[in-house]
Amino acid sequence: MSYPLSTPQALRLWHHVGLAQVRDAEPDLSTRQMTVLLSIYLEAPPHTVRALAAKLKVSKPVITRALDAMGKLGLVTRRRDETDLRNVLIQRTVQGSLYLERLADLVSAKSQEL
Amino acid sequence: MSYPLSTPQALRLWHHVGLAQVRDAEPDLSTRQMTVLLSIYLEAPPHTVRALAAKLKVSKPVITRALDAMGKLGLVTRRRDETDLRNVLIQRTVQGSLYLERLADLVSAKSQEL
DNA sequence: AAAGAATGAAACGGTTCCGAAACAATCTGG
DNA sequence: CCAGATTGTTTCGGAACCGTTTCATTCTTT
Repeated sequence: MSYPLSTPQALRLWHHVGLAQVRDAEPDLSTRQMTVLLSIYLEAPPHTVRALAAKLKVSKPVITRALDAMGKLGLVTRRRDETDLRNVLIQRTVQGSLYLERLADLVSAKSQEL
Repeated sequence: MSYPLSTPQALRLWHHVGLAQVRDAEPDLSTRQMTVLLSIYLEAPPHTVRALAAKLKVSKPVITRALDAMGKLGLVTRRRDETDLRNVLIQRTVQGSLYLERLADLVSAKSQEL
């Protein structure tokens, strides 16, 4: 359970997390990439390019390129859908899970220091 | 007052805020730019390029370019330091305040829906 | 079987960002 | 006053991202 954050607290939280990411020169994902990654890990599979594009209200190439970039970082993988070979199913990886776990720990920890 | 966020809550919060930003095609600031902006608005002036670069552990050109981009959006302005003309003092703007206020409201609102 | 729809990827040109180095302007200490 | 230090900016080549259009593959419908 958690009470809502006040607006100053919200900004401080964003600031602290941003500072940690910038200073550590993390493999910095753009807002779009991060949102794609979180969609994949937080919502129930299967995940396709088309469905993600619709959910984020962006074009399909945006998703394809985000998957390219994150695939190169080992955060997601792609596999063809056996039942419909047009589809590509996006899958999670151990590395992606660890990446988001670290982000979550960072946010959670900073939220305590407010 | 607020209790700390659990790690799943933290990820959901990040996800919701990211989704809102991506879908509305906001003038999307990079993580670095956002962190610079928050530093300017959350910490006590005066703010200089050098001090910001040191705080974020990035090079000075990174700060200069972030200020260029955000200046173009009207989120910050620059003024020369009268007492030492080498320095540039970064100043807040009404528009920048409103921008961060909207972000804070978004985060705060989403934090309630967990 | 053939035409059309659907899916994801690739191509293209333009913009933005990056790190490193070089630069102009200003201050400081001898 | 002048050599050196300091501050912020600019430049350079390279990389990443964007929006749009086009393409290859696969499915569906007739």
